[in-house]
Amino acid sequence: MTSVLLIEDDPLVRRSLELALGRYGYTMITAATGENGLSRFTEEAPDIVVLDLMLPGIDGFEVCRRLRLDSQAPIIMLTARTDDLDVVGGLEAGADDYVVKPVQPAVLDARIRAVLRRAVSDLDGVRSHGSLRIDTESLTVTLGGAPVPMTPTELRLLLTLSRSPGRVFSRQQLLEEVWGHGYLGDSRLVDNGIMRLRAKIEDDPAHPEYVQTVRGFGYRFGPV
Amino acid sequence: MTSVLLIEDDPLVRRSLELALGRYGYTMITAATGENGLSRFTEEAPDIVVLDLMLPGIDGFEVCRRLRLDSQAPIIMLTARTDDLDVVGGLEAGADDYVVKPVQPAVLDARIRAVLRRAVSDLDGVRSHGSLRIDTESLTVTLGGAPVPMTPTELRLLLTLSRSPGRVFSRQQLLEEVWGHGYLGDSRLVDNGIMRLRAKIEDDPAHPEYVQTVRGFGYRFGPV
DNA sequence: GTTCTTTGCGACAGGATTGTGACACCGACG
DNA sequence: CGTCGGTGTCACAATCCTGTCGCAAAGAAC
Repeated sequence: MTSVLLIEDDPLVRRSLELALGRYGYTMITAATGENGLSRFTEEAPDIVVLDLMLPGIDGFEVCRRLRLDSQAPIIMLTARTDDLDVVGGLEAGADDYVVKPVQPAVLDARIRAVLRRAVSDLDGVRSHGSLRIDTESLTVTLGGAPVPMTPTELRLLLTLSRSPGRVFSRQQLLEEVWGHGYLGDSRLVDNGIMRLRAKIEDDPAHPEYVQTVRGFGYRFGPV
Repeated sequence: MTSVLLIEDDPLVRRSLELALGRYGYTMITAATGENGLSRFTEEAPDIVVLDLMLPGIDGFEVCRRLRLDSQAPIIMLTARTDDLDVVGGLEAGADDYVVKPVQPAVLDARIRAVLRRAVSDLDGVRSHGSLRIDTESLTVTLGGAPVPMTPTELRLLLTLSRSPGRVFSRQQLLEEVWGHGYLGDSRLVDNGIMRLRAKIEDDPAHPEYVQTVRGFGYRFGPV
């Protein structure tokens, strides 16, 4: 049984989502404020959090950030506007997905399943993105079923990037995490590593599908 | 119905995991101290033990060791940090898996299933991979029907690797699990052990079928 | 369009990692 | 006491990887 913590201040929305998701078989825990949500979270250890952006007191972004401080639990943001900034901010704050209000329960259910599936497949040590499959236990990478031989650095790079799909890593961060030592000058080293990685997993390295360049900042794994 | 003995001193964590795992359909037995845990274990004979590392009185390692004295029940360690030392120590003490706190119930559920699955597959005592056959009860190895004489170290190495086919073991892990003592310098020892093992079970040691090298990381048993 | 910055990519030499043989040590056993 | 199988250590070569340089290409700024 999957438990969902719903943090939403509007009593009407809260109640209706509680009932609807309950009908989908989720165990519902609700909170009307960010503070209450955070404390319910530590008490109940839910499997997933559905979080409204607009909250009295500490807002959704902040709640998201605090949850992320000591938990990897999946978070789905509820946002009222179609404002892209909210979405970006939400994902930046550590949300795994977002849904625009008003939301149909069936949509939310689908998103919850999708996010949980992703989280669980991470547990089994397998990360799938398109036709790329990364097994973190056997340290094997397959592309459309065909195994891709990887060198240690390429593999560490891919593992690091794919651990947080969508997140932008600066060259400095990648140097720290993949190469380990505090390199000073040569961030071209990272570019080179990325290139070698792309050569192996990208069909068309000029238009990479998995490892994106974020000019001026660094690199990012996965779509948008 | 699967019964889980949860040994955890923090009342909040204990209670929340008890509720959450209960929702997953496990019968929960809880204990707040190592002593209590040990006695509950003999009383209730749970299918699996989830054990916090930090306990007042006798700590998790010690509890683990005592459980192992007269039981093969799977043990999952809860450890607060990503501290590798804890992990190694835990596995050394006989734990089957470890999970880092704070833990999502879904994660713990997945681990419990995985460990139980493994435990069941260990029961039959025979592991077959291609023409290689490992009998974990009589401790005999046959290759295409012909018995292969193994030295103790080679056998421990093969048993350790084949217990988790596909998983990559670092040299350090193999030193801990196979050689047991905390060797400092020579990881070439592992390479040598692998070589000797390969010489016995591989047709063409230059292109091994069973024991693969994962450059930069370690070794792995079984097909890619 | 021009210029400047940033990134992609090939090449290469030095270096790290691993496979393998040789050898000494050690305990078991006769 | 001598032998012998098993094991830990060392040395060395082969192989594969990696860091760096240089230049081309692409993108951003103006």
